[in-house]
Amino acid sequence: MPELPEVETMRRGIAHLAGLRIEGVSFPRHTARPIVTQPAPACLRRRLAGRTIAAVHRFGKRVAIELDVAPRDAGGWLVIEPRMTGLMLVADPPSPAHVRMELRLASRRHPRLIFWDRRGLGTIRLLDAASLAAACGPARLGPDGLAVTADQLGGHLGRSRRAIKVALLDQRAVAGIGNIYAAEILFAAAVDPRAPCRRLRLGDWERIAAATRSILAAAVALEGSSIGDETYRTADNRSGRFQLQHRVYGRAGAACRECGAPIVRIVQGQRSTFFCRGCQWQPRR
DNA sequence: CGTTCAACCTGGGCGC
DNA sequence: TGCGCCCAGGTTGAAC
Repeated sequence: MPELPEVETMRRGIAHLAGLRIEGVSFPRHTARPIVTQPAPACLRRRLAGRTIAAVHRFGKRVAIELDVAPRDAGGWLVIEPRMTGLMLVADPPSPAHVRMELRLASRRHPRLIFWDRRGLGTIRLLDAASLAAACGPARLGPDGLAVTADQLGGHLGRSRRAIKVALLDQRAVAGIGNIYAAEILFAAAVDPRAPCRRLRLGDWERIAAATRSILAAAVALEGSSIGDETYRTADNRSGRFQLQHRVYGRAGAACRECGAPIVRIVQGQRSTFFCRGCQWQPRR
């Protein structure tokens, strides 16, 4: 679920909590295996209680809550990675059973912040500045998708033999693109997802970079994509609306809105790729 | 260097 | 109704 637009919407939906003090922390649900936290929940609870939210940031597909200065460096960054089904919520969760962490806040209007995760693949980590730099710095995350340039994309991927669709999911090349937006970006750029990166020319990279910025920005403006029933929700429990703009993702067999040809689904890197054979082209050699 | 596979989890949808 | 499969927005590490 959460790719850059959804995580950015989460960030915006909880940014107003800056300035509030964390009064208590609970980890209510333990199923077969609890989600990954670092450090362990009991220790995390001690280190978070009493601290104040300074600001809320986003690094790629991660939400990073900056805390006030730690008394004895307890780590100043609470980094949450929603993975497939994680949500940051100030509203009631879709189901109480999958609340993984609840921060109780010193505010009557905003009494809590919840991390909810049905599948439980998400992670919660409290990091110091050095660990944050290692986890979210340029070695791990490339330029943000909202601002990536053709030079950056082509420079990083231009000599790769990988298919462009697979390469766009590489977070070191560009941060924030996931399976939905990779498909939508390549449709907007009119590039065949199977095209090897090394075959792409400058004009292709320019269209891909421009489509990356514009598709992600449009999706942020519509608060992300909500597909199916129990799926992505904003922090105050509303649906995103960008799914109404999808041109290829999830539309296998349906007619392309541009040319009428059927959208096809293939598998690349063990994940579904959707594209239109009529509108998306391999570069000519 | 690149690809493939399994693993981590829960739940919806489908065919039989 | 139930069972067994396939599918799902992500990431990581091992094996080849």
